[in-house]
Amino acid sequence: MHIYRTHNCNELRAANIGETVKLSGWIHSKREHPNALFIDLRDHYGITQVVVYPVASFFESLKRCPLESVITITGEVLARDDMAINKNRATGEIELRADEAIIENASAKLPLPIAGDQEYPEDIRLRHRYLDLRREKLHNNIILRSNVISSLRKRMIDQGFMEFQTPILTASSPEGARDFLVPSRLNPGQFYALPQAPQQFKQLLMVAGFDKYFQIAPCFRDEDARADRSPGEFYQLDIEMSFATQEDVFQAIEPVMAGVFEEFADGRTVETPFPRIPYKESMEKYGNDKPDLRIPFELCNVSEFFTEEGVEFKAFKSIVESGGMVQAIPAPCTADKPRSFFDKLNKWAQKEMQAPGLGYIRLEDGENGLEGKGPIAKFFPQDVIRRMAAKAGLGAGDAMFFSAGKAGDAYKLAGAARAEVAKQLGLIEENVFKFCWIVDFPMYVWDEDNKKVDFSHNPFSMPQGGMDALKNKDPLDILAYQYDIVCNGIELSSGAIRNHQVDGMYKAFEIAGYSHDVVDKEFAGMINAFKYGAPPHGGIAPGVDRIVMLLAGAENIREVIVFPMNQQAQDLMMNAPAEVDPKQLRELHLRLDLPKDLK
RNA sequence: GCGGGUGUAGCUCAGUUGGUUAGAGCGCUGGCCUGUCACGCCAGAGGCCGCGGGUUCGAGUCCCGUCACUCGCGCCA
Repeated sequence: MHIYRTHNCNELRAANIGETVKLSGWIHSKREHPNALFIDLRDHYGITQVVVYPVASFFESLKRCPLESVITITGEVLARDDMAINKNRATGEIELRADEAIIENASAKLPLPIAGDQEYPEDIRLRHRYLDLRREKLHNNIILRSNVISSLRKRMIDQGFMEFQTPILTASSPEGARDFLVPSRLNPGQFYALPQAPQQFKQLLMVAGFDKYFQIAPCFRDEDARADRSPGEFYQLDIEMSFATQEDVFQAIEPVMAGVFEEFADGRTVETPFPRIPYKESMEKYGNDKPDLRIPFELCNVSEFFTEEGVEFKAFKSIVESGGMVQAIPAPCTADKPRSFFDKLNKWAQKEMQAPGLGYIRLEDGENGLEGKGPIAKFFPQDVIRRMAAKAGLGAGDAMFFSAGKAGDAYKLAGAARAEVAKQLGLIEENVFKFCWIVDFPMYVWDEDNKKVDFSHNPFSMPQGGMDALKNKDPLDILAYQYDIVCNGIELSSGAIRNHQVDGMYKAFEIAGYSHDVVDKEFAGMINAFKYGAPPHGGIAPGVDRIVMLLAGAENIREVIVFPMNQQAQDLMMNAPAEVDPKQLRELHLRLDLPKDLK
């Protein structure tokens, strides 16, 4: 007999009654009775009840053995009396009588309980991640993650994609997020950077003729955390394909995404095909480029009404007159909401969005038809309110909030307010995954801080109209073959058809202020490669952690990462980051120059 | 870097307008209970009320500062 087990803890059934078997696992719970001690023995697979009778020599030691100790039990599989069958458990028809017992490793006092689904402080959970991972919910999330990744791999391989590993120690890139740097011992004063994504490598694989590449790729960006953004590192399903148009990428990837979501939907629906929304339309209707299509209402531009004669709302009027805009955020069916509902949203805008506030008008049936009510309604002639409501598709019993400012600010507040209003009103559709493609991103944006034109997304993207557009159009009017996949308001991936011509690359970078020499230096690998026959190519990179997060229904990305860091990018379990031995610093030719308060 | 929230027993939480000895559940220890499976019953141990100042006759409670965790803003081609 194997020294640890003949079966796992989710294997024994009525058919095994009478067999002598061995199980190993953790003590999940204990119930002590005068005639018997019951132990729920748990492993990765499930739970089996062990019964220990007082005649056993080890009765006392098992009785005192703490929860979460690892034990090995040998004994006979017994049938349970009809009355004692536990129908909630796969192994509930039987139990294992302990004839021999070994305590493999007794547990110390637990910093957090394993059984049950109570919530616990995250720092304790992270410090003792190995314990938290024993708990059912997290354990299942991680199993789901593994299954999702297998499924993604299979779907890609079935389509003829090949998986390659790309370097982790690579060169810093001047674009994008802050890099993580690694000092070079052999090259004093020089640094590697961890890849923010294998962007250039995957394009070089296309130049190398591999045609279809994918990788479950680790990506490193030194940026601050969010609920849906793990600090430091995350994984992408990185994809690139040669001789592909934007449409080819969509045809290849949409079935992978829809398929994997359907596979693990567990009763939730996935709507296909994914609607395609131009970036500009998304900003206008949803206030951002990651719309949550589960929300059943859209924003409405009402700027035109604020300059009409008779409208006395000076603050917004002057904003519109100086080139700004006003977005209306519908709040349907709010007739029965108390004043506090509106106050609360106003406070939310001030606190969370650091906005001046969120004005609103309530719409009611009055003597002469639709009437506007609320603190700012008096600044508007009633016919303006009626026309404004009509444009926003609202009627009696509804309300509308207003977001005003420069286009960017107005959209931003309106988009966030749309989500907040929907949340407060319980109007977000449940049990559905609503995807969309966002297409036609602008190639460039105006960088107000540095007073220059900058890339809006990926500098390697192909501008729509190609070289002609780069040469002859206003850079801010050029669109790119650049696209995102969004699901339920979460940006899942972004991708693009790449600019594969050397001249086009130089020109595109020149517009963003990068000289020929700088491009040669910073993007040496790629620009050189493109001189030797680069195929047209494009790709995309869905975020694996976010896919799993959506499928797991997790509120927080750390719930789907095995060993995550906290918001301050610290690994509380491994104590990283940490100071290092001075000898290590000397080898790397580094000397510390810490801020005063840390010296 | 900035703003919000939280911090009371190993864990989850309650704690009134500032007023006796800071409570409950889970867990732990001991005892009881004829088969439990969220077992039940009795008893017990366990508290720098995050930390430091202040106001007050008196602070878990009010004020200031600080730390930790978290959510958001900035950041994220």
